[in-house]
Amino acid sequence: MQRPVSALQNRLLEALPPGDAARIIPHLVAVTLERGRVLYDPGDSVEFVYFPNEGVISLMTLMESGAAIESAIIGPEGALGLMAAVAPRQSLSRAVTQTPLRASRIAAERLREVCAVSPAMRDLVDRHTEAVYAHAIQTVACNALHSVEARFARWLLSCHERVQSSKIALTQELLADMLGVQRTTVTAVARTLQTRGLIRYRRGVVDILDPDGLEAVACECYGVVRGHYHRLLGGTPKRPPRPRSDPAQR
Amino acid sequence: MQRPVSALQNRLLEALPPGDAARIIPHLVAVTLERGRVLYDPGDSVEFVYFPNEGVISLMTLMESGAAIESAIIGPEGALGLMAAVAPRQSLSRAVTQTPLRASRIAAERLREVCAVSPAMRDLVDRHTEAVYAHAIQTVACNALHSVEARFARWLLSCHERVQSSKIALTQELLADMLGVQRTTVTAVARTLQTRGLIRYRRGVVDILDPDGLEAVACECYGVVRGHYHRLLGGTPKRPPRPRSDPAQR
DNA sequence: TTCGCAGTGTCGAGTTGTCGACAGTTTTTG
DNA sequence: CAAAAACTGTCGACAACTCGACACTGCGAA
Repeated sequence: MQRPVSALQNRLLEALPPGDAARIIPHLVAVTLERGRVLYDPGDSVEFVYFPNEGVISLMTLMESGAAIESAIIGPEGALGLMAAVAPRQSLSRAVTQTPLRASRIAAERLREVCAVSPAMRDLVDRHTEAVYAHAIQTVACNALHSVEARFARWLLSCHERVQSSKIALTQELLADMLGVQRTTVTAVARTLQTRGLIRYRRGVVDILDPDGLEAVACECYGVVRGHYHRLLGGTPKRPPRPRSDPAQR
Repeated sequence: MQRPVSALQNRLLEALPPGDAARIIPHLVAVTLERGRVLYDPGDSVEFVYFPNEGVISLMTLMESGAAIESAIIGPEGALGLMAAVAPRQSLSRAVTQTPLRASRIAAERLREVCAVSPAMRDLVDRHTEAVYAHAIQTVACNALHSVEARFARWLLSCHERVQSSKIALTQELLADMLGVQRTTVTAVARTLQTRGLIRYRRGVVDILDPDGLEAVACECYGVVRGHYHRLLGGTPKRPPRPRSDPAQR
């Protein structure tokens, strides 16, 4: 098991005042999850809150047809299930790991105890909720207006900034589901991005070759959502501060 | 000025315990707004909370291009700006009246005083936030998957259940903006719905002739969002609450 | 009344993405 | 090692929607 200090690689936890952090950290448990793990389905009661250290969790709206469309994502800048830190809640989405995930987990019940006594904690939860909401309403417009190519690029960038590597394990089939389009469409788009030298795609692995070039292809939504997170979750600078020299845990 | 008792035509206010209602009602001011009024734009600080008695307010995500896509709507079952009842907030959307609106207005500052002392009030705000969020993530999927015809029908029904009349003042141009499609597409769809006898469209006025028929054309999203509001805002549940199930762990 | 105009109807070329099918290639599994 | 599974590439017919253009029609204002 990892040492609790690793939990602080989560920007939400880093933003907590020391007193609250002290209440939470002892209860954190480090977990490592493989890609594709379903953490919650709609209607599930949220028993645990996950603070990712590295990796991406997709929030997907399930339709009767079985389609699952991504509405927002959770990474090291946020937490999964945080609304349950105020009162018991049911999940509204399917939450599934899109990449291998390192995270710290805590019982929602424990967080509720902290929230009950700490206005700062409570305020952080509210601002996080608002950031996720902002993410969702931007995606509403994105899905209505933007081309598959732009949304594809946006997704890659969002994922890329939440993992260390430039390589992302991802099948075109899965991505097609999340974007709500056909796999053949994804194939075609991936092809053109590859010939332009922006990415390299090989059997379930995308390699981001040119993030800046991708950003030019992506829609404004990428930057807009990023801006909301920065505004609402405290003035953390654009790149995570890197003072601690990563004492090779795990 | 109307008597405050009219405020209770709002289902959110009706759900308040008497003590909290007594703190709020004296500060409510009845307002009547024409259609097309912009109440908030993104970045505006939310000074007033509106509790609609009748009518619809659209929440629209603004894009750089000037496009404005509807992400959720607020009617007599909810409130506009309620997130500001906890702490000062900026609007994330453009909020605009889609129909003539009767509402009760109160300074967000007053509500913050009530929230500070009333857990019930605070809990109501949280559940409302979650209902609006559920609305938004359903719309994400809807915009990705469903035809213009289905979304059109869904919109009409959502609007219809929030106003008294079967007639809705609405130009095709405005609706096209909200759905994020061309006006010519809306014209074509409106035409087919009219020939099928579901609606009657005449110069800026839609008449809902056959709500049940419309519901058959609309996508599942209409019913899903409705269900969330019933569940979260404690309103009249459509079906008896289902027995708790599966502590089974995934 | 007449004019102006907002709102609607329609057309057609063009683009994007759907949908089913199937072939080829790499990885996994027995 | 062989077989199966998973993943990607490609094709073609088709449907949905875009985008620009223009004509028509009530309605309100001068």
